[in-house]
Amino acid sequence: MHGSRSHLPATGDADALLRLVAACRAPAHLASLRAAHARLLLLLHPSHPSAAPARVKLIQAYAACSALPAAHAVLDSLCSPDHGAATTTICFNVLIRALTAASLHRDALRIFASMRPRGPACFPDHYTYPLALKSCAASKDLLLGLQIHSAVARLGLDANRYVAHSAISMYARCGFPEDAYRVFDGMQNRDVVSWNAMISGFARAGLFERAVDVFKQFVVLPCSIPDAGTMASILLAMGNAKAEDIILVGKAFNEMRLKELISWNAMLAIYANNEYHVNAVELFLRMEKDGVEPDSMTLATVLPPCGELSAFSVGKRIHEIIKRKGMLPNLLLENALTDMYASCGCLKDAREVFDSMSARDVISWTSIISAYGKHGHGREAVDLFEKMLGQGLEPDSIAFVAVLSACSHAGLLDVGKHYFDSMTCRYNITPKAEHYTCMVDLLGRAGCISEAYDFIMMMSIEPNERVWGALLQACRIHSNMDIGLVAADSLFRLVPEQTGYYVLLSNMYARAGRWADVTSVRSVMANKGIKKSPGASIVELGDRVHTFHIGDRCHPQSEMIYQKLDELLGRIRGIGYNPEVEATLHDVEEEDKEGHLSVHSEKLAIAFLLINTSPGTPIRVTMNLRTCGDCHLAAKLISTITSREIILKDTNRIHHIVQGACSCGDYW
DNA sequence: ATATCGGCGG
Repeated sequence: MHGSRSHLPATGDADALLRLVAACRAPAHLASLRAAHARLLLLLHPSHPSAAPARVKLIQAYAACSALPAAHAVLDSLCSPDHGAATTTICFNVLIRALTAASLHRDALRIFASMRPRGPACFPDHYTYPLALKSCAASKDLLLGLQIHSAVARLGLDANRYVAHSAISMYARCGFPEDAYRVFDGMQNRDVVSWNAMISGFARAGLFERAVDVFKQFVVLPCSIPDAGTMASILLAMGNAKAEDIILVGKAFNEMRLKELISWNAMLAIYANNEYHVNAVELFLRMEKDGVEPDSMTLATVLPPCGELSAFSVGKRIHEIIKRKGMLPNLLLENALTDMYASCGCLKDAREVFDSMSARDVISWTSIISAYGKHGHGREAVDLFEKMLGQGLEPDSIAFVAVLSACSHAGLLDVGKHYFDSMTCRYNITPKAEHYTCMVDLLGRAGCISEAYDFIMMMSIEPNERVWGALLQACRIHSNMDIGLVAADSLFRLVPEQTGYYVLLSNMYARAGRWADVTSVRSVMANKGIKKSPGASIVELGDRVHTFHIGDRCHPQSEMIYQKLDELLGRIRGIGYNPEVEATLHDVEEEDKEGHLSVHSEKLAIAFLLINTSPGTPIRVTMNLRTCGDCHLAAKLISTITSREIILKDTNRIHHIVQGACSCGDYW
């Protein structure tokens, strides 16, 4: 496509000119389009049978070239009586469609309103109303939406399913889901789009359970065929879903004969948003096997689960796919890659992605800051935060969480205090529970327990369990019984069923040698029927994820793993390993403390990877609890005797261990 | 010659 007139077809060939018009899809084609337009005017008399379709094509083409005024001008030229009213309406529809597609909803509604004065012959029709209602929905204009919907009813067009579907969406998006449901309920025969509209309507109005109910009603219908729209609609309602619902949606997805990319992406997102990380990664592998071409949404969705699982090799392969497909630069993907690498403990790769970016937003900076923070490199995190400020970017609430937690991981007490003050005073950000948790953790672990307690007392919001949990943790480290008991009381009041805190408390007693109290906490747990959440470690080997539990003997290689572990523990005893009996984070039986420590899931996972990977390969382990002191020490010594990097990610941070030294500097 | 529902980060 070129702008020069010499490339235009010879005069007289209207069809070729129309094909040329239809091929103009970008601003660069505008000159060609104008030239073709001029020729067509000369060639086609308004009464010519091709004149009307030509107008429609011209409006579409101008809109596609982002020349909306020109598109509008074509419409304005339609004043001659040679044009039928039908043509005029179609041209209006096409222009309005172009405006809604460009999210110019106010303009769309203005053009819509200007139809009537055109004369009694030019009515909006069943094509126009859905577009108008969509614009009402997008601009949350319930009043206009109601007017339009009642006009539609007066005209008897409300039986049209397109109209009904856009009305459902309009009412729901304007915050009136029950009115949306009335439209849905009154429909004579519903199709899949009707159901999708109602599902997403309830979801968008925040009525997640209603949305899931409608989904369930739909899939049990004898001849219902859910489609990509169904999957995309239900996704929003599955933020914090019940296991049975996730299984149900997964079943519907599996039964879909034709799986469009959006369906795959939605299913991935449902798994990812519900911490079904393994399912998400496995689904992605299935996509690869089935030859489904991923798009940037697919990859941006599956990268966080890769990070969560420390599935470095899959994550790295996704990075290769992104590069091969020429998807970069793309902020969403680059930010996701930074996070994924950081979460896998590959700070260097995370930094490389970050450095290679051609544009960075606050989220990019937050990602790299929290990457350094989680690895215990507080100074670097703080430097990056300052650099971000230097670039004129305004930190938001989450950016402050990143820098404050970096300070707390590294024990940068004064810097953390400074940022907390600057957040509230300079940036007028109201601290949330996360910020308070960082500060209590920072103060508490630095030994300022009573200051941390005072901090909680001065909070402007009700302290939640994480805030008290941070204080209890600090009290355990510094053996502060008095405040520790206050924290424990508050915790048991807030979340009596949360097991981790009982363990923390019993640990605190254990550290102080108060074994009677340890026993009484345990009996409270036993009386309440509380079961500790089992410690589990996961590792990636090839494309498979392996899970280990404490004392696990289910793994096919179990025999070898225990042999290896025995050998390792024997060797590190010789260089200073002495099981930390007091730090019995996950054990149950007191009499067998050392035995239990030696089979903590992270140790099994490390032994498993040592057996199955070649010398020099880094060992990556992700666990669902905080790593205990004993395992931390063992991992450091094992890294020494085997000359392996060990990257241990727990729920709180990342321990990057090289030759016996951990990035956390043993402050954790 | 034209339309309805639908995915979103740190």
